[in-house]
Amino acid sequence: MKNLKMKFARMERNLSQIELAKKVGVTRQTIGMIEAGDYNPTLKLCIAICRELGKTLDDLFWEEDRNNEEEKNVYG
Amino acid sequence: MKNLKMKFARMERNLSQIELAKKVGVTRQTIGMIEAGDYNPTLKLCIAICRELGKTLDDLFWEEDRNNEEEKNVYG
DNA sequence: ACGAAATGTCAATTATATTTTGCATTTATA
DNA sequence: TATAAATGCAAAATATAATTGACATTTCGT
Repeated sequence: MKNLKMKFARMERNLSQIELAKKVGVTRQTIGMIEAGDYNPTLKLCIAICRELGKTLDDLFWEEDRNNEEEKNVYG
Repeated sequence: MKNLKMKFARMERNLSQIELAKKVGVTRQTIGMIEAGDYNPTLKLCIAICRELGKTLDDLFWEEDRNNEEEKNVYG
């Protein structure tokens, strides 16, 4: 599902996908795909994004209730 | 650096690396390397481990103070 | 001390995250 | 309305997470 929490945190800081991507050392496509969901970033990229946006992992990447999830994969 | 928080959380649940690996759908080597540090798991694997151990991402994978970190990489 | 289970580690392979390039679409602003 | 910036999307290539198999070492109960 879409990661709106990350998208909103980025917009709060007035950063474009391109700017955030540059700050954390990836391409804008990677940022776009994470916000669009259906993507599985690495832990260290998640941490880099959190630190850039002033949030924690739980703030941006943790979902308390997984019953309504839309996607399933090997780790789901 | 070593992820002792994850190791202790696993031991609290009386799970071997082999048992935890089977529960989250990876091999024991993957679990071992995450606990040993110098490794960069995917977000969904981290989430699967958290749910199996009754912890959150911040509990197991977030470090408040990054000044004393030992390792550096592209995302550091 | 002994044996079994658990863990550490390494090389080679496979699966997949991320990049690169390119173009289409949307959004904001003059 | 027009123009540029921002975003969505997709195929092919590259980087790296994860597997597999094998053996060494540690840990722990008997």
